[in-house]
Amino acid sequence: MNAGSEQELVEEWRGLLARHATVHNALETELQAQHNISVSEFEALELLASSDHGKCRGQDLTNVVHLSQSAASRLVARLERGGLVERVMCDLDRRGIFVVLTDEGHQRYSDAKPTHRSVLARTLRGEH
Amino acid sequence: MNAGSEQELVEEWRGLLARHATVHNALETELQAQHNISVSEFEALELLASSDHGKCRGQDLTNVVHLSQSAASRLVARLERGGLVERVMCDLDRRGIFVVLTDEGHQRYSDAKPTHRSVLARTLRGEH
DNA sequence: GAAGATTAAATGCACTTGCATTCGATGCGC
DNA sequence: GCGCATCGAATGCAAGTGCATTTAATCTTC
Repeated sequence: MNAGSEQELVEEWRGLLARHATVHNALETELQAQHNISVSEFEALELLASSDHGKCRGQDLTNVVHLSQSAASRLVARLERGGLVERVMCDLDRRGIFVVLTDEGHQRYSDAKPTHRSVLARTLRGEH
Repeated sequence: MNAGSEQELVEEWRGLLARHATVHNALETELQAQHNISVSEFEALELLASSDHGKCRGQDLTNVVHLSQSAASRLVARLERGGLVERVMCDLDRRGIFVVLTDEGHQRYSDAKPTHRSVLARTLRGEH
């Protein structure tokens, strides 16, 4: 399906762009206003919250947030500065780190989650 | 359709994010490497190329590029610096401006278009 | 027609981003 | 075990972004 004449491809891409912008902007605005976290930060917290012991490798985080490695590194730094996360050395491979959710981080995620879901429900309606 | 339990909504959003990132990154990389323009710049050129006389209001541009007003203003400034576009005063409403495509701008758009389409064809395949 | 509200665009500023590089730690070949 | 490629993460830096504000023009109300 979705074979795609050139025109169809372009229209699909424009739809994707518009949809992405709508949802992303709404999420950014509400998460920022109500919980003081960005979309990327929320994504990171969500990964951690769903991980065993609220802990994951730096790389796993990079893979999830759709950011460059350096941006992901700084994202972790911000979260750490905000007390939502801690970096701990990884003994098995001492190049790497574990990022672990703090209690406060878990709390903030739990608080933000309903907001996140409600924005999705509001903005992600209709045809795909 | 697409009623959406919470879980379904989240999955749809993640799919949208992933899809957007894939296509956007590929477009950015190839347009930059082969034609030295960004995705936003291409979008602006495309709007202009499809407009009457290759000319449109600053605002129309802002609406299309999914950027803030200030970012759109600077986008036009970059395009102008690069010689792809010119800003001309709008006599009917002298607050506003017209952005007009130069010959070189039209050429660059024509050159970049096949690249753009081919990236879409390559990356926008499969389920929506 | 003048005063105040509104609009289009530009700009100062702080922050985020990606690229390239760096630094240390692992792994591999020999 | 030694050197060299590779890998995970952090960082310097230039560039792009959004927010808030500014400037100038237009519209509204009286």
